[in-house]
Amino acid sequence: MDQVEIFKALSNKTRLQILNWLKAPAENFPDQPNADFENVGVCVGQIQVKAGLSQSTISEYLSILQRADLVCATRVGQWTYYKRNKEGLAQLSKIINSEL
Amino acid sequence: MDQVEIFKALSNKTRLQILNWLKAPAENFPDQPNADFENVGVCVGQIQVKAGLSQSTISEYLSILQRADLVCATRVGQWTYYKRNKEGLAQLSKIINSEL
DNA sequence: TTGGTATATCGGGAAAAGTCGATATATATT
DNA sequence: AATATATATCGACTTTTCCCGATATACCAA
Repeated sequence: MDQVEIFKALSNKTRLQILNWLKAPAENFPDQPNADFENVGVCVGQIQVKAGLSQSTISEYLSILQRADLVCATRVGQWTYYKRNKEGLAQLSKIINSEL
Repeated sequence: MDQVEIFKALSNKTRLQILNWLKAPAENFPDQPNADFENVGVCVGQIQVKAGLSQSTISEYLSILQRADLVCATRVGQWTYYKRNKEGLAQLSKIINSEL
């Protein structure tokens, strides 16, 4: 993964906030029905409402985070759930500590 | 310091490269005369030549990195020397590990 | 198969970033 | 004071990002 793309993905207040929310999904998304935060994460609609931006914007933002390996997606029926990508985040930490 | 500004500063191939070069100034800037890499760092001109972009662009890039607390500047005579800002980089590492 | 809901993609207008050459400023030398 | 060098700032143009509404696609239920 291109390092620049990772940092671009993080260069936006809302996207940073989403990643932060996904650290504690149960607290940040108490309204999600049938929540399976561990396995799949949080669905797009819940994130969209909390972020207060349009559906298309949040969908786009999530795919930017996904392309940067910062979150991963699971489709279940008509919902797409997103959660943190621990490997990608560990990789990022490694970059910071060893290359910068 | 605004987190978004830090990540924006890192969202550029040349700026990432500069930070990486400054990890090992003696190896990356062997031509700098009267080098005092430990105390002051590397001067703008050396970085500019190595990066291959215009003087104004590199000056601007260094100030973006400085505003993000990723490097610090020392003026000595007509030269400005830049080196890594260890505190800022440690702060960044902390953000990644605790908030994302 | 028709309709409803969730998400993704497309097209676009406004704002920001990338990058340059020209110019200004600060310092050093003569 | 005049000139030379290093760096910073300015103005402009191009490319990218932000964010939206509209539309398409995928899936579900009746």
